[in-house]
Amino acid sequence: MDLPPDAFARECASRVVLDRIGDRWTVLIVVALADGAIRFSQLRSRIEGITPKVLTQTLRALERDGVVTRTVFAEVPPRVEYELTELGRDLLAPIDAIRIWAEQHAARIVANRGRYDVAADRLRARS
Amino acid sequence: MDLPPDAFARECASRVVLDRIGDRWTVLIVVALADGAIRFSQLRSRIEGITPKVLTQTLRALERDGVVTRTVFAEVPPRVEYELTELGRDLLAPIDAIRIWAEQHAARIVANRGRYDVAADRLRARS
DNA sequence: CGGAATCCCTTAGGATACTG
DNA sequence: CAGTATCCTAAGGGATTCCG
Repeated sequence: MDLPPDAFARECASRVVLDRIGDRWTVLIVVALADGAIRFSQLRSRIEGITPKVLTQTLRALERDGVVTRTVFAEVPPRVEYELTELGRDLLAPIDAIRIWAEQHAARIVANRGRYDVAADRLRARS
Repeated sequence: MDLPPDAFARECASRVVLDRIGDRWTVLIVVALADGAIRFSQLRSRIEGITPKVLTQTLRALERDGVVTRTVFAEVPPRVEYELTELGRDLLAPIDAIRIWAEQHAARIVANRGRYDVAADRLRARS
């Protein structure tokens, strides 16, 4: 199977990889790692609303993919740091572009939603 | 509330918008719309594995956000076309960058996963 | 053709509590 | 500090059928 990669194809590897982006926390975590190594609890407090369990899960998946590294320091109290690999840094650029897009257009999108919902309500009222 | 937008903040609008990206199909749909207007059934066949229900759902959400337009032609048989708005085209660039990243690095990531799983198995066997 | 309507089920992920 | 361990439900999404 040396076909050109096609994310639209169900079984294509790139599709499998895309599924990882399509999770609620990956984008935020990768962006949070943009500035270099960071500890578990720092991540946790930076990303509002994430629970330790889900943070661990997502970090493990990212580590498995080779996007982040996990380094345990034999100290007490324990310290664990996460850092983007080169692969992860390659991913950072497009992901951060999305974050920026979201922040730039958020207000407009929320407004769009409001207008859409009002219009939908009107339609329903007429039927 | 005119704070700078911060995707890490739970209640920030940009976080809400990011949640839309964090769904399995949005990325593929937006990419599929890259080349201009396209019909429902074309989308459906282009994106392997999506069911009509989910395609409709996701398209409606995108329409609500003002990312795509939906145009119904009064013909028989009916024809409905979807197209990116300007907002959608702005989103396309970063999203497509992610698709390209995925296609470029898919093989490596799959290999990483394999290695990780083997290592994890070894660790479990020792305990 | 382009959906809407149902039914159903897996599972991501939230809350909470505990541990090396 | 950096996680596990449980428990649990909200909902994303699949399969199927029907409609204008």
